[in-house]
Amino acid sequence: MADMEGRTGSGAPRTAKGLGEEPADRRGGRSGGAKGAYHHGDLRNALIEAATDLAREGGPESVVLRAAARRVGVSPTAAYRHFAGQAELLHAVKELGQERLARSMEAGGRADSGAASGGSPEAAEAAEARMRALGHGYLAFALSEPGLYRVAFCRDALHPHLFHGAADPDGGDGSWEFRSFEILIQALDGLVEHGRMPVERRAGAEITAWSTVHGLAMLLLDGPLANLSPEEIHETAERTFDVLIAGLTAPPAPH
Amino acid sequence: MADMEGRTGSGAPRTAKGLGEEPADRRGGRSGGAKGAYHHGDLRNALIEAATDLAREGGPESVVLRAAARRVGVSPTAAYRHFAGQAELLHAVKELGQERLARSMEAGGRADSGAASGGSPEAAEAAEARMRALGHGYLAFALSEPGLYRVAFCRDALHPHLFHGAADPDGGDGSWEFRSFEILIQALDGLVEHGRMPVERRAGAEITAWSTVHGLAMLLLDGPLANLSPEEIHETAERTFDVLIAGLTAPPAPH
DNA sequence: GCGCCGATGTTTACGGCGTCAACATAGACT
DNA sequence: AGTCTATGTTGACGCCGTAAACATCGGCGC
Repeated sequence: MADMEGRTGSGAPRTAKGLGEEPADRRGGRSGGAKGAYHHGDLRNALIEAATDLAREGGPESVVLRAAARRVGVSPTAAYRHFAGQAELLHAVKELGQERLARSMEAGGRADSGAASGGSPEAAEAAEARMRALGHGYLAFALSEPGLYRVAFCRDALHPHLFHGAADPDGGDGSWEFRSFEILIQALDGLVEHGRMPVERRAGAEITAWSTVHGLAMLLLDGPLANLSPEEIHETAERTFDVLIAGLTAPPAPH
Repeated sequence: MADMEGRTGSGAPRTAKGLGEEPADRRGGRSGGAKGAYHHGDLRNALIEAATDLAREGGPESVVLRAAARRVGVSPTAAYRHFAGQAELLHAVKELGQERLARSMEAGGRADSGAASGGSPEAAEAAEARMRALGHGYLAFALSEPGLYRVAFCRDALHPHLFHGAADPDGGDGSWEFRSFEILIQALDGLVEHGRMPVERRAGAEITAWSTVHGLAMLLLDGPLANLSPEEIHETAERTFDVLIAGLTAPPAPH
């Protein structure tokens, strides 16, 4: 008499239909719409989707294995056939969140970046505009999907370090997981390439830029800057980007 | 037969002695070292202390009410006489962490800031040095007490917004909780006052500065920049501060 | 065509967590 | 002294993550 959750007594597993996604046709079997599906068809993705919704609603601490299973209509332990444990499920949501973030950046940063290759003033201007657009895309995601964003950056028991040596941008060997970081790197390279930013400031600049916008997002979500009006937020972001870009493009330190 | 934790069967509550802190002499009664203390003497502080240790060891998700009670040697529900629930206990630890952070900043930032009031170059230099020192004090705390730092900035169910309108620095009415923020504000005012930073850049500057250093700390702890060597960390911090200060002190935007 | 096998799900169970209600005790106050 | 109230304990409930044992179904070899 433990548990007593919303299970129907019938042992027959119920497929959660109507999710509106391609069932991926699991290794060749049964593509059609035969309703009384055998086991489930494609748990794992269903669990990830449910867990993602949970994350959206309440952040990392809400992505609960049992709740996800409940939503899919499956027993709690069924998840263990597809994930080693709750941490792995959370990690899957995290990766999904990272991808959404990168997409939001690119969506916000699709400002006409294709242009002259030289150091023409227009190209320099465009490179700077792209930086700003990336920042706005980043913030837009963090603010519109706070739960997912928090999951995307929550502590991860699995891979404690998310990419190997992010400090040295010698060459992207594709080993790190954050596409958003690569996008940022390219934008910074663009700033240098088009003469908008001195090379002396390039080293470590991705860290500075990311720190700034990530910190701003965090302060806006959880921190002291919660409950700002949208206008205040926009103005704050704009001013922060002003300072960041002014710092990045300032002449080399006269030290 | 539930629970079955490490309790001794004896109903007598055991005082957790030897904590090495003044017992505050709870409202006049029994100051001495009478060993067989009646109720406890000063739970609440004992619980906060235990919870703080938990936080140090494992961050916000480790500050668990039952574990804190167990460490103090008291039944789990005893905590409810002093806290409305786990959230309130966590909040207490959070405030404690904020205070430690502020102290670390001041310790790091005790660079000879008392000096000429005018716009003398030395004063300007000192103001900038103080900014850097504050940043290093901040990072030093975050890196030396990662668990406490994370608690200090974790989401808080109690006061979702930690101070009222941090956006407008019209006048510190003492209503917000972050002493660290006030410290930063004063340092920025110092930069302006001594002519190191144009007034046009002052508005919102505290947000930019805090975002930068907070984001950096987060990326160093949980994020992509974990597992950097101390030298790399120092160099990264230095370069980040370079850019931040260059941005803050840059001439007004020629927009 | 049939029976076994492995992949996938279910049941049951355990300990830990937060929290509530009921009970106990010991200082404080009259 | 006798009572009142603050403080702490016991017990219980439902949630959580997870493990072991059991059930079921589809595919593959015969």
